[in-house]
Amino acid sequence: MTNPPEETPGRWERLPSWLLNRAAGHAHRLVTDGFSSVDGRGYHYRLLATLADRGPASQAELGRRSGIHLSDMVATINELVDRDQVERAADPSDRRRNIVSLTAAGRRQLRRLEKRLAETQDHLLAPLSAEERRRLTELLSRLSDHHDRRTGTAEEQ
Amino acid sequence: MTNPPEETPGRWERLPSWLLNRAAGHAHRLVTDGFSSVDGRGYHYRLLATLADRGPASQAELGRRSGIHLSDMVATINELVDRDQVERAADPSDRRRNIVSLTAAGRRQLRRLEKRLAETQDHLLAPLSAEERRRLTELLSRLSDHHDRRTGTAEEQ
DNA sequence: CCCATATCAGAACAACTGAAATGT
DNA sequence: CACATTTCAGTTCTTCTGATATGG
Repeated sequence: MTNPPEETPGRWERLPSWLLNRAAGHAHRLVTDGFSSVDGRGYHYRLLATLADRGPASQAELGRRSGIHLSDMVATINELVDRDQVERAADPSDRRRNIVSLTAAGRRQLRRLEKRLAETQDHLLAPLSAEERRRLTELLSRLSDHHDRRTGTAEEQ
Repeated sequence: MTNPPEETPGRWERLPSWLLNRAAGHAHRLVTDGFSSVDGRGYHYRLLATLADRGPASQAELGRRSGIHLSDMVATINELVDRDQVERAADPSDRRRNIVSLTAAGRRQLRRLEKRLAETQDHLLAPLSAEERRRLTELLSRLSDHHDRRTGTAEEQ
């Protein structure tokens, strides 16, 4: 034991950028653990939710809607097809396209993922009051929106 | 342009965990860009700041102080030695150890990195008022501390 | 000919794991 | 022998780049 009980904190430890990265790390771990407890992951949720909200579409279109990169789309859909949660069908009007759609099992899995995700938000925000949670969400929205607009995160390019 | 101007947002886009990850992504990008504009990176800053604050130490001890993993410590110190910003010297009292210390160039580089980092915080928080910045920092601190204490992030174990 | 689509291989990054060599 | 230190090799995770094949 080389350390005295009192640890000098790094001078970076109260920087907003550092706190943001640490909090996001915790959030990511909690979300990932929650999803994996029902054999899912973040991309599954985003894709299943996109299909439930906006209906079947080609992989390229789903990539645009969900923000999932096209090259990750392939693997994600493969995983969901393996679990019978989505179906790939040829588009008769354009033979380049696969039309991807939800199955009943996919809808059930989406409900499970939603449930886990809601629990996770609650664990994540456990130390904050309802009012503080609202404030945090609002401040983070403003930050994210501001920088999304300057660099383009989704449907610009 | 296949998209109508009005985009339906994903249902996950206002979740705290999502916003946290996006904001952290922006923060990370800004910090990385700022550091790389002076030929540095995050590990350089953490190591140089740790040396400036708490003096020379062995690599293992620096790993404990800075939170940098030991296997990443080696590469980080190599990079700083290449830039003449730190020195490695044998510890006469324990021949397993390298004692790492700051050079004058390392002190200058630390000042440059600090400056960039301060600018970056300002860019990151640009859309928020001073009071909002304080509130955000406070809320993030509470979140991070809470979860750090449950999982152990640095100097436990 | 140019563009869209689907697919695959791999890079970039930060954090981490495992193992080996050396010394206490 | 148990343990600490340094080092190297390699994995994981998400996001992104590039190339290719095919069809519109």
